[in-house]
Amino acid sequence: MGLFHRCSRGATLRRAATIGSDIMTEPTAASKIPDKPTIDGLEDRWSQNWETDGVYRFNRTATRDQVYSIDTPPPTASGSLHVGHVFSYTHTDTIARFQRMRGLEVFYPMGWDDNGLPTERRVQNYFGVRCDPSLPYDPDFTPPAEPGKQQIAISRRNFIELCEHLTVEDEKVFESVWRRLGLSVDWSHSYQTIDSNSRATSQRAFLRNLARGEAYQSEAPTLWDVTFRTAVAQAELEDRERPGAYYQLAFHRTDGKGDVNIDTTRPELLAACVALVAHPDDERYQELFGTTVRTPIFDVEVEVKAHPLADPEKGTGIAMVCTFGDLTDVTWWRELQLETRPIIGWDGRITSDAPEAIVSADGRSAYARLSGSTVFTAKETVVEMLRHSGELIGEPRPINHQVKFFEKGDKPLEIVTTRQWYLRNGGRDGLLRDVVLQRANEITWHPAYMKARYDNWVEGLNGDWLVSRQRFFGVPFPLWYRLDANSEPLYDQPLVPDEADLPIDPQSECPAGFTADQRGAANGFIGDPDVMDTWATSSLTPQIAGGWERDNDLFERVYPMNLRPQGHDIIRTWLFSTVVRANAEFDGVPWTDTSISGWILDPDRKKMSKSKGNVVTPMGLLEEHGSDAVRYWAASGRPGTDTAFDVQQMKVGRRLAIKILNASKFAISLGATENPSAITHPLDRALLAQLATVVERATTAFDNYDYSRALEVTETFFWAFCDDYVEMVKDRAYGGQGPEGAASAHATLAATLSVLLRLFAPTLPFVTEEAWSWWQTGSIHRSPWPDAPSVTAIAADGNIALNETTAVLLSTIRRAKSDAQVSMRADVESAIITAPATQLELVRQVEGDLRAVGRIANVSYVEGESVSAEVVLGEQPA
RNA sequence: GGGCGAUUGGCGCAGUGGUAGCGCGCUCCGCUCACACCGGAGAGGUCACUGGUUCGAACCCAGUAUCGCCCA
Repeated sequence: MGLFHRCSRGATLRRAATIGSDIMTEPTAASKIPDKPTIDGLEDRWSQNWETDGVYRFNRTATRDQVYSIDTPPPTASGSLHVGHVFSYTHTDTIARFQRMRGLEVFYPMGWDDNGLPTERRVQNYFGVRCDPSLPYDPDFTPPAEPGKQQIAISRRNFIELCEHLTVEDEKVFESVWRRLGLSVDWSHSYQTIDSNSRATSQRAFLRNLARGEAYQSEAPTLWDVTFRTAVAQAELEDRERPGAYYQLAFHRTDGKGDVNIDTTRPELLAACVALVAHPDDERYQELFGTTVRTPIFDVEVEVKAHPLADPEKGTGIAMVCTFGDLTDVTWWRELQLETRPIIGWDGRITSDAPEAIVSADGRSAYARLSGSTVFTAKETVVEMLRHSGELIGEPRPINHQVKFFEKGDKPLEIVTTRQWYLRNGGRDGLLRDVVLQRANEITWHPAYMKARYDNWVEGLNGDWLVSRQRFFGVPFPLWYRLDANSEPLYDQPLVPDEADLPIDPQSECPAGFTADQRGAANGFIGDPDVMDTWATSSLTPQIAGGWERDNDLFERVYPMNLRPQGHDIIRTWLFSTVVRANAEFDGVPWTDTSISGWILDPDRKKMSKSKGNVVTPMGLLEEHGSDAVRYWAASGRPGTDTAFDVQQMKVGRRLAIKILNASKFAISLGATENPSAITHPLDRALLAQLATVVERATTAFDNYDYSRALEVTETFFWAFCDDYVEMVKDRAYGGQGPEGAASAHATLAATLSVLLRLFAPTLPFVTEEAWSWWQTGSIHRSPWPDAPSVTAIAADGNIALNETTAVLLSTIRRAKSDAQVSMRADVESAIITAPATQLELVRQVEGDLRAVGRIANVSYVEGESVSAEVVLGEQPA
């Protein structure tokens, strides 16, 4: 069934309506509605139609003030979509659909985050390969059909090709899930965080940072993951509790006055010891400050220093400083200007060369025993040597302590001194920090309290943003370094490409003025070997999707964007870094609003996780319950609130979706006809008056990004409409009370159904589109959002209180029948209705509807304080 | 240790000063000509705890407990 058919039939229908003919005599309209409406199959049919008709295509002639732009989170392509994605992306889609219906041109792109470690890992596992950058490119390489036990070593370029190949496949699967879910994305605006535009954008932004002095390199102690062999940024850290032990070591005073005992959890770093340190106010060590001691085993002379970070309560109150055991060591090293004696290499093993400070033969042979071993083995060896020499005091005392890990790693981080690139983010500069804090106030947060996470994070920054990573699959730094006559790189004079040439790969391309054969040669050049932190690229998603410096015409229509939807777990990373980059480049915020969604919890109130065996695949869920049903569940979760995974809610959503189809069918079959001037009956006007308040509340809710409230108020009204109004109006709509009453009913049914379908449309796009197509033209998703004042206008003098009153009377009549255990169709002999005078007058006017729905023979009225009824049932057939 | 959030009938939730609500589930009833993936009726809660403010507190304030998340 194509669009043109729908259009032409719809047009016929509407023409028929305006000349006032009875819709029931219009055979074409009736034939469009299935006898048994079903929600099954709607997803495929409508998502195809939407694509064909371009319903969600961004109209780029719209100017910025006519646009609503969304900085969609690009899901990690190498993972799998899970229920949490369905949940939060539905939230955003309801907002997108609402804004579109309000008449804004919605810019709603989709990206795939296929840049970085997760993709590397997936490719390794999927193909059974590993990257060895020293290998040459093999153009004929094809991965084995099944990954073998031994990983095959391949070149970096081969590895990257596999990454690109696999992510494209993954992304197709993702897109089909999103289409099935009904996201109103414009698929012609999609991007990958590793595609050439993203790489160019990322490199361009970096070069601009560099030119402005916001990017700088530094040779400094860096948190280092020995498994991945890469530097790690503050935002990627997490503390984990690990068992450890305090070892007490004897240092020997050089003044011959005995030993100084210190406690340490890392005896394996003894060879890297550069000082002892105690608190300046610590009475016990006053006389030691400024003196020297000799280290056990290695026999190196180190000074005893005072520093306030030494904790008198911890162990003996005096600690050894090593380069480097933890971040406190780094602080002491820097502030006390200590020597550097690193002993841990990039692979996490003890380096082969002993620090020069170790000069004694015993010391050097002790070091030789450690050389090449892991920190774990080195610890055992050192402890054994200490025992042997009698310099271990007492026994180790086991403890549990917090150890820093890379969030994706499984070995404790070490600290290694390396040359790295940093971006200024306020971590070292109070002025910039204040600016970045202020930016958060220029963004409206939904919910508002989520801003506290941002503030806390920024206030707790302890350094600039480390952006270089020693990995393979990522955006390379667009830099080369000149080599001097000895082939040593001159890092302080990086060679940069022309922006017009971006993206570039410094490993395969040459800087201007050089030739390929000068790579690595004396007086030649080398490319920067590192790639950027994935957040360095992700922090530019508004620029990437919006076409910054690629399509400036587009960029001016969509930037700064309206909305950044995202999870609360990545406020410190994605949200923060995006603000930092926009502040640097544009001196402004990247969006006006941000909506923070919650987690999906499993029934045990724990975060949903695969390891718990409760994985539910999104596609399976959508197929089982129907997309609208799943969306209903998602939209029931309040903004920012963690929500339980609840199949029950999906079943409720499914029933609602089916009910909407049935109610629409019935309303149309009753003769729903758009004809506002025919609405004269008090019951109809009262219904519409109430509907106007529903429109008002739903609109306000959506304006405040509260999709769940909007759904709730709509749904509540819808059930009352079905159960009370439609039941009461049946007789009149069938013509039981004359043509004028029927026309009023028909017009009211049409007006109400039209509004209700549109109110539901953002949440339940499939059923509403289906029902809409039965009697309207065009897509409901491009039809105007209902307007409360115009509903109020057709409600005229409608009295909302009448709805309350009739609801009470209906309930009373039904209760009488229910108590008597008879059918709702049972006859009522008489009903005596009591109500205040003002209501009584209204009730009299709807008596016809009441008698019909209740099958009441005689109605009489009594004036009273509150609304009630005395019901006498008629004779029941045996 | 700091921050944020939550605590309301069996379950999931709404309710920011005026006599406790919704949905699911449960019980009973009704095959009513849109829908049995339906309709009707009903049972079920001292709103985590302790103080305080107030004529009046689920709601405001202080504190406690438990749970969750984030950060040290």
